[in-house]
Amino acid sequence: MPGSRVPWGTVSRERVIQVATKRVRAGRYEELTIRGLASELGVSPMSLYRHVRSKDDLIDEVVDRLLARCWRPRTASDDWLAWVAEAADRLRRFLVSQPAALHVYLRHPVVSRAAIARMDAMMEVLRRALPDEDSARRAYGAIHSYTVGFGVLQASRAGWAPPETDPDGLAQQLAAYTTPRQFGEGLRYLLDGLSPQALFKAAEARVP
Amino acid sequence: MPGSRVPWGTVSRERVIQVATKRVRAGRYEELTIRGLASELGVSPMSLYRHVRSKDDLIDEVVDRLLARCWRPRTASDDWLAWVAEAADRLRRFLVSQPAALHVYLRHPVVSRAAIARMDAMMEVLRRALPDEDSARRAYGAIHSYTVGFGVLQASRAGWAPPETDPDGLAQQLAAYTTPRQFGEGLRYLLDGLSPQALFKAAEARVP
DNA sequence: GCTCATTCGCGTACGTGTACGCATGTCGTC
DNA sequence: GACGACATGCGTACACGTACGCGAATGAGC
Repeated sequence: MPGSRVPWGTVSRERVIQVATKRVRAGRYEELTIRGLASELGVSPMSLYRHVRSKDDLIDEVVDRLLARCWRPRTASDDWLAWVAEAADRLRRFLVSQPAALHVYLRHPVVSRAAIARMDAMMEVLRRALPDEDSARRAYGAIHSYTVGFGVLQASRAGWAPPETDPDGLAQQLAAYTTPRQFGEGLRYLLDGLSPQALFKAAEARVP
Repeated sequence: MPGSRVPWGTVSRERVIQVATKRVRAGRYEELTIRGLASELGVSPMSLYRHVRSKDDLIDEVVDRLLARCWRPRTASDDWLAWVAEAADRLRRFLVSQPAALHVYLRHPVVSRAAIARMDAMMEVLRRALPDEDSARRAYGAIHSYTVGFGVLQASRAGWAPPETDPDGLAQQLAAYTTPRQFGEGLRYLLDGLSPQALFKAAEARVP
């Protein structure tokens, strides 16, 4: 019976992404495997490749869907400092809680739908707060770098056991600067650095 | 002839690290392979594991050696702002130019000899500039996060071809905030945010 | 020199992502 | 229907990192 082939159309890009997303949301990213997905879908491993360019391509898609659900701040956007702080913190939490997201952000610039929507929204806010387009872009770049950088460091520290010998409690020392509180304080330094320009814009608005 | 075994002591941790380091310095990190190293050393792949815990362990060691050669600023450390800026930029360049380094910094906190030496040196400078130990640690954390984050983004953008369709020249937009110039400007925002505390310390020094 | 514990090189084997190509299913055109 | 173009499922095969355990070389204590 060589004809033990599954009916036509059993698998589709959408099905693959759904199953993968379910696993990642359940925190099973580390054990996400092409062979595993295939067996859950009841097809042969190589069949997935008709619908997904590669495992990384698949993960990109999964992460886009997860990001779409969680990036948007609840804070009103007329308080730009608060809005930006919340948006940054949401991305940080996302990176720390989802290893898959980390993987994606580290492999290439993220230009998925949700990531672009998020960038557009933040640029919008920054444009209203800062004197010109160029300042807004610089600010965005700085904030984004800091956020991703912090997320990476915090995530790499989580689930990491310090080497057997820990002279000077070095692990504690490192731990001390990758707490969420630390994130907020560092971000404040950044935003403080940006604020003078925002004040300038506010002043300019009064004297047109 | 089952006795086609290589003489005793042909391979050592040092040899393995040397060969691997040579390859990485030659920009051949992507094709760095246990089997490849073994064949260059003339031994069987599994022999390496007597001297190296894992491939990642090996890469940690290689990256430590490369970092040791390049982290130290040339600027005199009595101009703390300039010293810190150069130190940060050196780490950024290292991360961008050496994918292996990126790999290590993303996998776990880096506590190798060179990394600790670098941290100690920077903490020294920050302690002299800022009012107390706590401020220094916060500053270090913020600077480090920003630097690693920027390095990650810049590296991921390098060697990346934007998707076939590039609406609104989005690639350019992204490119605009991952230039070395941008790094410096963002860092300045951060240091500006820190400076008030430094000024406070300077004032305090005059009125003991 | 003998014995025994330790170190070292290696053969085998497993699970991973995925390139390649065959065979089968589906659909558009006559 | 018949036939050709294409889409899809899958079997085979490769290179990768590395767990496990065997046998040989080395060194320590007598």
